[in-house]
Amino acid sequence: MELKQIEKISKALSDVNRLKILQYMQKNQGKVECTHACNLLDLAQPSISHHIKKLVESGLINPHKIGRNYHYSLNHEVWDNYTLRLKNL
Amino acid sequence: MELKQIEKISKALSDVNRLKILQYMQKNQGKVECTHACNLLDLAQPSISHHIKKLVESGLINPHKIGRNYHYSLNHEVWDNYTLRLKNL
DNA sequence: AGTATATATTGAAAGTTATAAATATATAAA
DNA sequence: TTTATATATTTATAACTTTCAATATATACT
Repeated sequence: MELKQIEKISKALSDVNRLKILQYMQKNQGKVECTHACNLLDLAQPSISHHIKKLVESGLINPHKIGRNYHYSLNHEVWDNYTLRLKNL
Repeated sequence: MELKQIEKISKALSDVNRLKILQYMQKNQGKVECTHACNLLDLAQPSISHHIKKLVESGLINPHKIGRNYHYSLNHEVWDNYTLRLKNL
Protein backbone atom coordinates (compact mmCIF):
# COMPACT_ATOMS: atom_id res chain seq x y z
CA MET A 1 0.00 0.00 0.00
CA GLU A 2 1.48 3.28 -1.16
CA LEU A 3 1.53 6.55 0.77
CA LYS A 4 -1.05 7.95 -1.66
CA GLN A 5 -3.47 5.19 -0.70
CA ILE A 6 -2.83 5.76 2.99
CA GLU A 7 -3.54 9.44 2.41
CA LYS A 8 -6.80 8.56 0.68
CA ILE A 9 -7.97 6.24 3.44
CA SER A 10 -6.99 8.76 6.12
CA LYS A 11 -8.98 11.39 4.25
CA ALA A 12 -11.97 9.07 4.16
CA LEU A 13 -11.62 8.64 7.92
CA SER A 14 -11.22 12.34 8.61
CA ASP A 15 -14.88 13.27 8.90
CA VAL A 16 -17.09 12.57 11.89
CA ASN A 17 -20.08 11.73 9.71
CA ARG A 18 -18.15 9.08 7.84
CA LEU A 19 -16.78 7.71 11.11
CA LYS A 20 -20.34 7.42 12.40
CA ILE A 21 -21.34 5.50 9.29
CA LEU A 22 -18.44 3.11 9.83
CA GLN A 23 -19.27 2.85 13.52
CA TYR A 24 -22.82 1.91 12.65
CA MET A 25 -21.51 -0.70 10.21
CA GLN A 26 -19.20 -2.25 12.78
CA LYS A 27 -22.14 -2.65 15.15
CA ASN A 28 -24.32 -4.04 12.39
CA GLN A 29 -22.45 -7.05 10.99
CA GLY A 30 -20.42 -4.77 8.74
CA LYS A 31 -23.51 -3.54 6.90
CA VAL A 32 -25.38 -0.30 6.41
CA GLU A 33 -28.09 1.05 4.10
CA CYS A 34 -28.13 4.60 2.86
CA THR A 35 -31.57 5.37 4.37
CA HIS A 36 -30.42 4.21 7.79
CA ALA A 37 -27.48 6.55 7.54
CA CYS A 38 -29.83 9.43 6.77
CA ASN A 39 -31.63 8.92 10.09
CA LEU A 40 -28.36 8.44 11.90
CA LEU A 41 -26.69 11.61 10.71
CA ASP A 42 -29.28 14.33 10.21
CA LEU A 43 -27.87 15.19 6.81
CA ALA A 44 -29.63 15.45 3.47
CA GLN A 45 -29.62 12.37 1.29
CA PRO A 46 -27.15 13.69 -1.30
CA SER A 47 -24.67 14.42 1.48
CA ILE A 48 -24.91 10.85 2.72
CA SER A 49 -24.42 9.63 -0.81
CA HIS A 50 -21.34 11.82 -1.11
CA HIS A 51 -19.87 10.48 2.13
CA ILE A 52 -20.53 6.87 1.24
CA LYS A 53 -18.90 7.45 -2.13
CA LYS A 54 -15.75 8.67 -0.40
CA LEU A 55 -15.68 5.56 1.73
CA VAL A 56 -16.16 3.33 -1.32
CA GLU A 57 -13.45 5.18 -3.27
CA SER A 58 -11.03 4.72 -0.40
CA GLY A 59 -11.64 0.98 -0.58
CA LEU A 60 -12.76 0.82 3.04
CA ILE A 61 -16.24 -0.39 2.10
CA ASN A 62 -17.71 -2.28 -0.84
CA PRO A 63 -21.14 -1.67 -2.36
CA HIS A 64 -23.63 -4.47 -2.97
CA LYS A 65 -26.82 -3.70 -4.82
CA ILE A 66 -29.86 -5.50 -3.46
CA GLY A 67 -33.06 -4.50 -5.16
CA ARG A 68 -33.19 -0.74 -5.04
CA ASN A 69 -31.09 -0.64 -1.89
CA TYR A 70 -27.40 -0.75 -1.56
CA HIS A 71 -25.74 -2.58 1.24
CA TYR A 72 -22.20 -1.58 2.00
CA SER A 73 -19.86 -3.95 3.73
CA LEU A 74 -16.57 -3.26 5.45
CA ASN A 75 -13.50 -4.35 3.50
CA HIS A 76 -11.56 -5.85 6.39
CA GLU A 77 -8.49 -6.47 4.26
CA VAL A 78 -8.07 -2.78 3.40
CA TRP A 79 -8.95 -1.81 6.94
CA ASP A 80 -6.32 -4.12 8.45
CA ASN A 81 -3.68 -3.21 5.89
CA TYR A 82 -4.17 0.43 6.70
CA THR A 83 -3.51 0.08 10.41
CA LEU A 84 -0.66 -2.31 9.72
CA ARG A 85 1.02 0.05 7.27
CA LEU A 86 0.65 2.99 9.63
CA LYS A 87 2.70 1.14 12.21
CA ASN A 88 5.46 0.91 9.66
CA LEU A 89 5.24 3.75 7.18
CA MET B 1 -10.63 8.56 22.56
CA GLU B 2 -13.65 10.31 21.09
CA LEU B 3 -14.70 10.33 17.44
CA LYS B 4 -13.65 13.99 17.22
CA GLN B 5 -10.11 13.02 18.20
CA ILE B 6 -10.06 10.19 15.69
CA GLU B 7 -11.22 12.66 13.05
CA LYS B 8 -8.41 15.01 14.00
CA ILE B 9 -5.73 12.34 13.85
CA SER B 10 -7.08 11.03 10.54
CA LYS B 11 -6.97 14.58 9.19
CA ALA B 12 -3.37 14.88 10.33
CA LEU B 13 -2.60 11.65 8.48
CA SER B 14 -4.42 12.67 5.32
CA ASP B 15 -1.60 14.51 3.58
CA VAL B 16 1.33 12.88 1.82
CA ASN B 17 3.77 15.50 3.10
CA ARG B 18 2.82 14.83 6.68
CA LEU B 19 3.01 11.09 6.10
CA LYS B 20 6.54 11.56 4.73
CA ILE B 21 7.52 13.49 7.85
CA LEU B 22 6.19 10.66 10.02
CA GLN B 23 7.90 8.10 7.81
CA TYR B 24 11.18 9.92 8.25
CA MET B 25 10.63 9.99 12.00
CA GLN B 26 9.92 6.27 12.17
CA LYS B 27 13.21 5.61 10.39
CA ASN B 28 15.04 8.03 12.63
CA GLN B 29 14.43 6.86 16.20
CA GLY B 30 11.12 8.74 16.27
CA LYS B 31 12.82 12.13 15.77
CA VAL B 32 12.91 14.85 13.15
CA GLU B 33 14.08 18.44 12.89
CA CYS B 34 12.25 21.07 10.89
CA THR B 35 15.20 21.83 8.62
CA HIS B 36 15.57 18.16 7.71
CA ALA B 37 11.94 18.09 6.71
CA CYS B 38 12.51 21.09 4.44
CA ASN B 39 15.07 19.12 2.43
CA LEU B 40 12.91 16.04 2.45
CA LEU B 41 9.78 17.66 1.10
CA ASP B 42 10.67 20.46 -1.28
CA LEU B 43 8.27 22.82 0.42
CA ALA B 44 8.89 26.28 1.80
CA GLN B 45 9.71 26.54 5.50
CA PRO B 46 6.35 28.01 6.59
CA SER B 47 4.58 25.09 4.91
CA ILE B 48 6.66 22.60 6.85
CA SER B 49 5.93 24.53 10.00
CA HIS B 50 2.22 24.36 9.22
CA HIS B 51 2.33 20.60 8.64
CA ILE B 52 4.29 19.92 11.79
CA LYS B 53 1.82 22.02 13.74
CA LYS B 54 -1.02 19.85 12.49
CA LEU B 55 0.81 16.76 13.61
CA VAL B 56 1.48 18.28 17.04
CA GLU B 57 -2.14 19.39 17.42
CA SER B 58 -3.35 15.91 16.61
CA GLY B 59 -1.19 14.58 19.43
CA LEU B 60 0.72 12.24 17.13
CA ILE B 61 4.03 13.98 17.83
CA ASN B 62 5.42 16.02 20.72
CA PRO B 63 7.74 19.01 20.40
CA HIS B 64 10.99 19.30 22.36
CA LYS B 65 12.92 22.49 22.16
CA ILE B 66 16.67 22.04 22.04
CA GLY B 67 18.56 25.27 21.59
CA ARG B 68 17.03 26.98 18.60
CA ASN B 69 15.95 23.67 17.07
CA TYR B 70 12.90 21.67 17.78
CA HIS B 71 12.98 17.93 17.87
CA TYR B 72 9.67 16.22 17.45
CA SER B 73 9.12 12.74 18.74
CA LEU B 74 6.38 10.26 17.95
CA ASN B 75 3.76 9.84 20.65
CA HIS B 76 3.44 6.08 20.52
CA GLU B 77 0.56 6.01 22.97
CA VAL B 78 -1.65 8.20 20.76
CA TRP B 79 -0.49 6.35 17.67
CA ASP B 80 -1.37 2.95 19.13
CA ASN B 81 -4.67 4.14 20.59
CA TYR B 82 -5.67 5.44 17.20
CA THR B 83 -5.22 2.15 15.38
CA LEU B 84 -6.79 0.28 18.28
CA ARG B 85 -9.84 2.53 18.38
CA LEU B 86 -10.30 2.28 14.63
CA LYS B 87 -10.67 -1.47 14.95
CA ASN B 88 -13.55 -0.85 17.31
CA LEU B 89 -15.17 2.49 16.60
C1' DA C 1 25.22 44.78 21.24
C1' DG C 2 24.99 43.01 16.36
C1' DT C 3 24.52 39.31 13.14
C1' DA C 4 23.06 34.72 11.74
C1' DT C 5 20.07 30.74 12.11
C1' DA C 6 15.80 27.97 13.28
C1' DT C 7 11.18 28.03 13.69
C1' DA C 8 6.50 30.42 14.10
C1' DT C 9 2.89 33.57 12.66
C1' DT C 10 0.20 36.41 9.54
C1' DG C 11 -2.13 37.23 5.45
C1' DA C 12 -3.47 36.31 0.83
C1' DA C 13 -4.24 33.34 -3.21
C1' DA C 14 -5.36 28.86 -5.01
C1' DG C 15 -7.22 24.44 -4.36
C1' DT C 16 -10.29 21.14 -2.07
C1' DT C 17 -14.34 19.51 0.44
C1' DA C 18 -19.04 19.55 2.51
C1' DT C 19 -23.55 20.68 1.98
C1' DA C 20 -28.10 20.92 -0.05
C1' DA C 21 -31.53 21.91 -3.79
C1' DA C 22 -32.81 20.18 -8.04
C1' DT C 23 -32.77 16.53 -11.03
C1' DA C 24 -31.77 11.85 -12.84
C1' DT C 25 -31.80 6.85 -12.75
C1' DA C 26 -33.06 2.36 -11.36
C1' DT C 27 -36.10 -0.79 -9.33
C1' DA C 28 -40.37 -2.27 -6.98
C1' DA C 29 -45.26 -2.12 -6.29
C1' DA C 30 -49.90 -1.22 -7.73
C1' DT D 1 -47.51 1.39 -17.41
C1' DT D 2 -47.98 4.66 -13.84
C1' DT D 3 -46.46 5.68 -9.21
C1' DA D 4 -43.47 5.38 -5.29
C1' DT D 5 -38.97 4.59 -3.27
C1' DA D 6 -33.79 4.31 -2.97
C1' DT D 7 -29.74 6.07 -4.41
C1' DA D 8 -26.68 8.90 -7.61
C1' DT D 9 -25.33 13.03 -10.13
C1' DT D 10 -25.07 17.92 -11.14
C1' DT D 11 -24.47 22.42 -9.78
C1' DA D 12 -23.80 26.20 -6.65
C1' DT D 13 -22.13 27.96 -2.48
C1' DA D 14 -19.81 28.20 1.82
C1' DA D 15 -16.16 26.52 4.63
C1' DC D 16 -11.77 24.69 5.09
C1' DT D 17 -6.84 23.64 3.69
C1' DT D 18 -2.48 24.24 1.45
C1' DT D 19 0.96 27.10 -0.07
C1' DC D 20 4.26 30.86 0.06
C1' DA D 21 6.04 35.69 0.78
C1' DA D 22 6.75 38.67 4.34
C1' DT D 23 7.54 39.27 8.94
C1' DA D 24 8.26 38.05 13.84
C1' DT D 25 10.48 35.68 17.61
C1' DA D 26 13.87 33.13 19.97
C1' DT D 27 18.35 31.49 20.50
C1' DA D 28 23.35 31.10 19.36
C1' DC D 29 27.67 33.08 17.86
C1' DT D 30 31.07 36.86 17.47
